[in-house]
Amino acid sequence: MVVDELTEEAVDRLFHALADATRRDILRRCVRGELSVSRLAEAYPMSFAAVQKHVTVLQRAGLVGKQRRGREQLVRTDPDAVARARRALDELENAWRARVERMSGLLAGEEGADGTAGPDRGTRKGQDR
Amino acid sequence: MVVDELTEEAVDRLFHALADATRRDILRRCVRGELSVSRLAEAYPMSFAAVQKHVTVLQRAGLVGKQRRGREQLVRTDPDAVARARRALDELENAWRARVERMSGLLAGEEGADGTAGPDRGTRKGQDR
DNA sequence: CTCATCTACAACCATTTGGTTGTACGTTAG
DNA sequence: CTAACGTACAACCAAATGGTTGTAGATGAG
Repeated sequence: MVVDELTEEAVDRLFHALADATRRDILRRCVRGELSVSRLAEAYPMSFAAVQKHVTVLQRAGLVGKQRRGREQLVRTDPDAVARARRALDELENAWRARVERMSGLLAGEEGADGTAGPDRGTRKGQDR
Repeated sequence: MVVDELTEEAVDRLFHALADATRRDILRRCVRGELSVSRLAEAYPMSFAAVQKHVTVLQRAGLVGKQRRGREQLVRTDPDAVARARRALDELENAWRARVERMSGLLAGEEGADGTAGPDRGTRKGQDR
């Protein structure tokens, strides 16, 4: 189990990688892990090197991995990638839910609960994953 | 209703806005909508103008809104903000699930798959800017 | 072996980002 | 009214982004 720490920097890289249409498209195409970087590059109106850079960004964000096959480098989207992004959103959401509740708590006179924002996340329902 | 289309550009702005620790922190703080920009600015080791710019980025991404109160401008995180980000992730995920299934479909001889990757969209009152 | 491919990486350039300061404007307090 | 506050916005700057070309190292095909 990936007790993925998800540091702030990791979240930065994650969202930054997702903030580009070309990179999102690469993610869509590489679920099956059958495309080499040069095959991929054929699909976009930019140079091979540019696509290579995009793949590097995705890789450093942990969204794809590469595997050698002969002289090609096959790119594969990490199946858990979206889960990680979703988790980052959950944590944001939890943080602000906790903030609201702490405020309400103060107003209601509750004090037993220390600032423990022990947000048991997962209370999200639509998780069809 | 002009369904809040979530264009590629909108997704770019969304994820780009989320890809910065300061901006994510602003989101966390502004759920209650009680903080003015200058109050906010006190919390960070940067100038007022810098924070102002961050707020603008968040606003253009549809993540926060501003409301005047006297001479202050109160910043409030849009409660549905995370939902929209989550939806962007869902669409990414759906797109590649569809891709996998189309592949499997070909192999299995199934024909039901129509490449429709654009399912129902939640109807968020599309006001932006 | 030789050649064509695929990849990696450096150097370079234009634009954007994230930050600064400075100035101007509207609003509230005295 | 005047002064202080909160905001908006322009001008400027360093660094990062996203793209280019060019060069060089592996690997597979003939």
